[in-house]
Amino acid sequence: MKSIYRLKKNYQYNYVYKHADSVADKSFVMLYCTSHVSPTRVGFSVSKKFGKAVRRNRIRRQMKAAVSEVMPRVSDGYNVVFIPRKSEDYDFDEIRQSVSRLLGKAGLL
RNA sequence: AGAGACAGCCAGACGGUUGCGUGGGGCAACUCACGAGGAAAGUCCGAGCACCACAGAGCAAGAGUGCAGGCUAACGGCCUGUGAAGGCGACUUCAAGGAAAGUGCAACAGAAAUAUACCGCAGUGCAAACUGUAAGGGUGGAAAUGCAGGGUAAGAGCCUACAAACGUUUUGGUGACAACGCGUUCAUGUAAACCCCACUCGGUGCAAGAAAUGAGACAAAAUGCUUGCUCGGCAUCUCGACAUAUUCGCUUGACGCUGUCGGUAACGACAGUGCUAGACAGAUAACCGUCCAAUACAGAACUCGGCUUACAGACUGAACUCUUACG
RNA sequence: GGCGGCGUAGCUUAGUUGGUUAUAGCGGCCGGUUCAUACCCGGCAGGUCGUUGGUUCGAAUCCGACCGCCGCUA
Repeated sequence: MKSIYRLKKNYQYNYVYKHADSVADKSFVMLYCTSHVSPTRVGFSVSKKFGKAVRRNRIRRQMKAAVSEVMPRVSDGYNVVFIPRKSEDYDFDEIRQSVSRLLGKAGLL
């Protein structure tokens, strides 16, 4: 995933948290809002309750891989944040399905 | 054969497709190289580096260390020894200075807790009691060193042998200390209670700090320089808040590997050889195949040396100890 | 990344210059009072003092190592 498609700054995350609509299923919460910058940017937030650094990194990397697969089909002009909500291990297929379902539900595909 | 003890190493490998970070090449498309750990962790110590003056002087306060010798840039680390404790043994463990410098504390029990005589024992006495004593009883973590013999009215290091503790001559050892001899029995424990002695320690930390851009406010005297006081010194236009998140610091270092030599060892010297992450919302992933007994603990954030803690499984070495069997 | 603090009964806590059996309130249970309920009165239970080693005759308390939680620092 190229760096222009990523959310970078703390204030960007805070903006999304304040102004976003949300959709969710039992695996993820997805926050999204419109942006004046043209390409859609995506961020990930994995809190400490999911475990130690190795486990959190693994969840984040799997999410990034799943999102970058669908990225070419996503429409421009949004900021998006994904937050996991399950405490058990994730299966990659499950993440992939979840991600496209949530993006579809929000109308970004 | 079984059960142990010691030292050390590894931490999945190879291949394919699609992706990520850094660097090089290229106008570009693209391509090449490299890309987490033994603990990267906890942040318990020691340093480098940066700023405060070049890190200073004195007094106080505070903190740490505590057998000896050595190693190291340094250390609270490591090595080799000493002593003590544990183990049949190989071997392991230990915050291991000072209690005759002083102060404090020692509940309950017990006659008595730093001091003593309750029951006893012996003598005197009709008795009450007085005197001597510390064997025996009982309390306690701790009660005038233990035990045997002599001795005695009964007893007692009062005397003797063996042991214990302390002091000390000589000898050995760089030293901690050890051995032998002599003397003494000097009334407990606690210093991870205060304290004493010896030694060490200036503070803050890469969000250190340096450079750059944009837009401001205030205004001439004290302020700042990160434990207190005194002294000394330095900076002077100053200030705090805001935005940018750009560049440097940022990875070649008390570095790794191999060999030879010195040393019991930690380690050192010399020679050769190698370059091995450097991000800034933060790079290792996704999907497969083969091998395998199996993949544990776990993810760099300025850098090193240690310590501590977590950890599946596999392997190696010297042939070290004990038990059993056979020869 | 750096620094500091706190863990005691179901909840909130006292005890933290070592000493006998660890304190109180709320809550819980039992009994009394009332025709009945509440208030009220009396009693009872409930604790590996976060875990684990050490110092000491003796540790919630002193020391070390871990675990968890909270806060400060841009």
